Amino acid sequence: MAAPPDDVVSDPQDDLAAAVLRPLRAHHAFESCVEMLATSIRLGIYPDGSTLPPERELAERMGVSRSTLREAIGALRDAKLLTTRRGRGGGSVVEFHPEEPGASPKLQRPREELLDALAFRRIVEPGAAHAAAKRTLTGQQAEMLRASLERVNSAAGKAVHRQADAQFHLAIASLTESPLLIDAVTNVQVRLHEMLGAIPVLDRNIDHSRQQHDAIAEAILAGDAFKARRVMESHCDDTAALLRGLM
Amino acid sequence: MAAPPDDVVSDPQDDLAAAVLRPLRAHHAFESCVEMLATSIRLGIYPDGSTLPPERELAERMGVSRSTLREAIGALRDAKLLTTRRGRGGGSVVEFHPEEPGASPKLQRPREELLDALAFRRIVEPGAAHAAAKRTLTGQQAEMLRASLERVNSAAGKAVHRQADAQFHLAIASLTESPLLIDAVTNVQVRLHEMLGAIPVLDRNIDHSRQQHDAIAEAILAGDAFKARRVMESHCDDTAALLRGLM
DNA sequence: CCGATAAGGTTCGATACCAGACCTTAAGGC
DNA sequence: GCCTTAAGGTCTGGTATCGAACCTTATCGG
Repeated sequence: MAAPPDDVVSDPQDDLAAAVLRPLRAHHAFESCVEMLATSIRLGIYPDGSTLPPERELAERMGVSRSTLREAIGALRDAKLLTTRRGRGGGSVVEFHPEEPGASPKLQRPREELLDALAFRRIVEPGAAHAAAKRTLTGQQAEMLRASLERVNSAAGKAVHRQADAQFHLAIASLTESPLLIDAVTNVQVRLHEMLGAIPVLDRNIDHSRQQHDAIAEAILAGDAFKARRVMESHCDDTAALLRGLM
Repeated sequence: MAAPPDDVVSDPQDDLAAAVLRPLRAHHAFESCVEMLATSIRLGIYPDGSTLPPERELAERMGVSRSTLREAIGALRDAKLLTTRRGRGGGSVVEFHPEEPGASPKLQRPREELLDALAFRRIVEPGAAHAAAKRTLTGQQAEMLRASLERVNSAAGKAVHRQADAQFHLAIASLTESPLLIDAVTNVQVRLHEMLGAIPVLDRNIDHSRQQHDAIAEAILAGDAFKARRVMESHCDDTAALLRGLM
């Protein structure tokens, strides 16, 4: 506004403007593309040894031209995250072992952004659990949830467990079939996955979280929306406490 | 191989991929720019007669080049939403009267997207109310909330009320100081505002909603997080019921 | 009345991205 | 063993956007 230095602090109206006029166009499409693919691989959505979808399909899904997508894939190839073979039956094959011993990659986002993600998660994930439990699930959906749970519980190794954990939470969100909610949970899980990779997690924490996962899945399958939400809230609180303490 | 032809229907893994590999790059920057500014004006964040921030500042806030921003402003000028004056003290002056009699603009988004927004809102806005109530508000924040409430209650005319309503909800979100949450509420309110503009709202509905607003603000100011959440949930449910019935 | 200043208006080259056509390689099917 | 097909690889022209400098207009202060 005419912003004379009259106010000591900001005009409330300005705050609203800042809220609505958020920045669009996240950096370059190329970079976001690399990040998105790398995330998918690290989350184990495309596990080691699997083949990515064909370039033309990926490009369309990500709303990006094939040239841009190819540059991104090239970058991942340079980063040794995948290899590419030509010809029919070819494609980009993932080469990523989530073993990384004490790698402890540095946090790449500012701490406050991560704390924000934890607070936001505390709202959306319990909401997702609640919504998922209220739906009547198809057999296939129930099956997917059980499979996700099974994968978390049988995960050997912390890195693998971390992947399976993220996928379990994404699975719950996808049960709601709400694009906005799925998007919110995805965002949050990406940041969470990064945070969990940067701190030491004890076996005791994992056991505790497994019990909570069991209870959450059970409540969702039983259609007990309130219980699903309550347990998910505890689960988020516990993880957040762990992270806030160790970051 | 991750993709053996065993799937009769879609592989659950595919659903997760679809979740993480969401489309980036919302169409053209120019269009999003026009939409964002038009929304700000229609929401009354820049009320009739006020001047927009200088182009250079706006461009930076929206993460867009000045040329693109100027094209957007030009489009709004063509749409008679503002006029522009040159020279010092000049700028783009909003010319928008939220009176529009029975205009009832058509819904521009697919119905299912709007229903999704209602479902998502039912999760994030109660969460925002809860989080806002848990915070210790500064005097200025409390003041802003009271002012927003006052503006809703004193709004003359339905269109003006609709603006003030959106701003009240945005104000609550901004109290949380959580960027992710603010963003979520903003998204939801934009869609909601559009929906409410497309249906006839009765005075009775407005009265009812005013009572709920009072209760919400009171609970937040009193620090009663659970009550704030409960009332906001009812509020969202009631609005959603109204909309689902009339759309 | 006149300079400083704060705005909008204009121009231009660089570049990221897109859309599509086309080429090359390697499996599979007949 | 050929032909189809499903993949990746390459090329090209077009366009949106950026960015940064520069011009023009109008107000304000002395």
